[in-house]
Amino acid sequence: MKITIKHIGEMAGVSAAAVSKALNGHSDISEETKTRILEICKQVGYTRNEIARNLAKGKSNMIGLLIPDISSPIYSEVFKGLDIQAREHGYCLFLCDTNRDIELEKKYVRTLMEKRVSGIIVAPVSNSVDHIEEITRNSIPIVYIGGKVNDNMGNYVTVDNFYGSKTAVDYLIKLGHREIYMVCDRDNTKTMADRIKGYETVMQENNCNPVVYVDGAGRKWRESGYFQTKHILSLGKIPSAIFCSSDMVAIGVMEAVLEKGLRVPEDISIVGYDDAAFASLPTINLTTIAQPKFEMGKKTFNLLYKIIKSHNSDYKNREIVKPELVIRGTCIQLKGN
Amino acid sequence: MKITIKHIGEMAGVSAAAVSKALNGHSDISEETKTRILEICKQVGYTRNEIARNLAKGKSNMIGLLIPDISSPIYSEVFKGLDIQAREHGYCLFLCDTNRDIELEKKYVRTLMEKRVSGIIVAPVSNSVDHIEEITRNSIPIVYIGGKVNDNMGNYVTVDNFYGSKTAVDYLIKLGHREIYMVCDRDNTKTMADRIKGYETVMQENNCNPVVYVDGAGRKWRESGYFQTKHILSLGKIPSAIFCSSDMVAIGVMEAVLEKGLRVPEDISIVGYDDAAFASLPTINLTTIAQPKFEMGKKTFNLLYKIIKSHNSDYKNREIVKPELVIRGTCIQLKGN
DNA sequence: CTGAAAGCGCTAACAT
DNA sequence: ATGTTAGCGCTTTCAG
Repeated sequence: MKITIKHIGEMAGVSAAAVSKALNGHSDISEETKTRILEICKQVGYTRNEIARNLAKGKSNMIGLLIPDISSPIYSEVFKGLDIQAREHGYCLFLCDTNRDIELEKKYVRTLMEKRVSGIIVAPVSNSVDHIEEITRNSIPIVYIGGKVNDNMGNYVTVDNFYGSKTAVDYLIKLGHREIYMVCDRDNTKTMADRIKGYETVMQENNCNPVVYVDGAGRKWRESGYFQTKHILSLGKIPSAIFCSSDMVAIGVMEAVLEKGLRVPEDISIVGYDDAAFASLPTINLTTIAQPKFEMGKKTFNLLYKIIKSHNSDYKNREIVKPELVIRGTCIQLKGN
Repeated sequence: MKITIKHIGEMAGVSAAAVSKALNGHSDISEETKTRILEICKQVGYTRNEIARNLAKGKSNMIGLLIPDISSPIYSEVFKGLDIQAREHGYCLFLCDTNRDIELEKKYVRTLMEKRVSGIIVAPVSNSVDHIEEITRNSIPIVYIGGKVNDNMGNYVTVDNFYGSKTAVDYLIKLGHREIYMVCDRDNTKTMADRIKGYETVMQENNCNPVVYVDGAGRKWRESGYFQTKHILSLGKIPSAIFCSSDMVAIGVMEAVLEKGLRVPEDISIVGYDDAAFASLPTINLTTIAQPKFEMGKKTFNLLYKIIKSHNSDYKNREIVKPELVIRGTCIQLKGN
C-alpha cells in the first residue's frame, strides 16, 4: 500500500490540501508547517503520484516523439537536443520508435492521444501524414521534422537542403572540379529533390554539365552508391568528383572507387551529406554537409513549446535551419588551378 | 472539452460503467449494446483517457528504461530489442537518456517512481547503483544491463566477456599468432577485467607472453588506442596482432598503425570488441566480438516481466548471454603455419 | 445484463 | 494560513 498525501496529512496533523500546497510550493501556507510537512515526506519516503496529479490537473507534461529509427545516428542526436530542451521546460519526452512502419506509427499516435500528451513531434515515415492527422483531428499540436518533411505538413522544422547542396558543390568548383557527378539512392522526398536542385543550380551557374544518377533499381544507401559507381566507372569516363546524396551512399561510392584501384581523393574527390557519426572516423574521413542535428532538436522543441503555450494550434509555424560544410579528407584541389 | 465515457453513455442511453465494460471487452455485457457503444465511440472519435484509467487501476503499464547515451549504437539496439518485446506484452517503454550523469540518473529514477512504472531497466552510469536503490527502496523491480554490471547488482543480464575475449584470442592463436598484445582504454569495470582475464588465460594456455596495455593517462576510446599504439610502435618490437578492448579503441589502433606506414592485416592483425555499427563499413571491416544486443534487449525484458508477474521482487535473477566472433578483414593467417 | 456508488490520489476553488 | 469540498475520468464491486 503506497503512502499518499492523506497519510502525510495525518502524520503532520494537517489536511491533504495543506500537504499538496507544501509539495507544490504554493504561497498560502506558513513556512513552518511547510517545512514540517516536507520533513515528514522525506522521512517516510513519500513519492508523489504523477498519475493522480495529471488527472487532477488535466494534463501530462509529456511530449510524444515519433522517430522512424532511433538507432539511426541522426535521430538520436535530434533526440538529445529535444531532450535537453524539454527537461529545461519541465517536460518529459516520450520516445516512440516507429520502426519505419506506418501501422506502428498510427498505433503510437493513438497511444499518445490516450496518454494526453501536450504535443507531438514526429519524424514521419512517409511523405504524407494524412493517416496521423486523421487520428489527431487537430486536437493537439504537432511539429514535423526529418527527411520526409514537405509543404503539405503544417508546422515543421527542417534544414535547407538546397543550400547545403549548393555549398558542397560550390566547394568542389572552387577546388577546380568541373566534372562532378551526383549519385543518389532511391528516395522520392522533397529533401532529395532539393539536394539535387542545389547541385544542378551550381553546375549550371558554372557552365558545367550536371550528371545525376538516381538509383533506378530501387536500392538504398551504401548498396546503391556501390553499384551505381561500379557502373559509372565501367563507362570509361571518370568524373573528377562525386557528390553523394548521403554519407551512406558515399561509403558505397568509396568502396567501388577503391575496388577499382582508384584513390580517394587523388583520383576522385568525394563529398557526402549528413555528417553521420562514422564520417569522422580516421579511415573514412569524409568531407560532408553537416546537419545541425542537436540544434534542430532544440529548435523543434522550442517551436512546439511556443505553439502549446499560445494555444494557437493553427498552421504553418515553420523554421528552416542552415547546414554546414565539414571539410575533411576526401577532396583534393585540382592541379592547374 | 474532451469527451468522456459518461458522454458516450448518455448518447448510447447507458451508464458510464457499461461503456467501460464495452471498451475493455468484459463479458458481462450484451453483444448488442456493446457494439452500439463501440459504434458511437468510433463515430464521435472517442479517445480513452489513459491517465484516469491508470489511476483507477493503480498501475501504468510502463517500463522505465535508463540508458547512459542513446546515441551509442549498442544501446539503441538494446532499446529496439526491449521495445519490441515490451509492445508484445502490452507495455510501453519510457526511455530516459541519463547522459552519463549520475545526478540526472537519480532524477529520472525519481520521475519513474512518480509515474508509477511497473519496473525499471537500467544500464547504470557507474559501477555502483547504491544511489538508485536508495531511491527505489526495493519497492519496484529493477533489472540491470550494460557494461557496468557486476555482482553487487541484484537482477541483471549481461554478456560473458571472459568467453568473448577467449574466443577472440583463440582465433588469433589458431591463425598462428603468438605475439599478441592487448590494448585497453581507461575503464575500471568488471566487463573490462573479464575481457583482460580472457586474453591472459588463452595466452597462458598457449605459453605465450601476455602483454596488456591499460591506458595510464586516463584516455578513452579511439584516442586511447591511438596514443598507446603509437607508443608501442615506437618501441621497436612490433606484435603480430593486437586485441583491443573495444571497437573504438581498435579504430585508434588502426589509425596509429596506418600512420606508421604499416598495413592491416598484412603487418599487424587487429581484433576489436563490440561489433559497433561502423565495424562493418568497407574501409574498416573490423574482425570483432559481437554483443548480441537485440537478443539481450529481449532477454532483459523477459526477465523483468517474469519478476513483475511473480511479484517476487527478491534478488539475483541473472542471465548471461554469449557473444560471438565476427570474422571480417583485419586478421591474417601467419605464414609458416 | 446493467447501473449506482465508491474510490484511485491529487488539485483547486472556496470557505473559514 | 488552513481545511472543506468537489471533482479529474475511469474501474470495480455490488445490487438489482
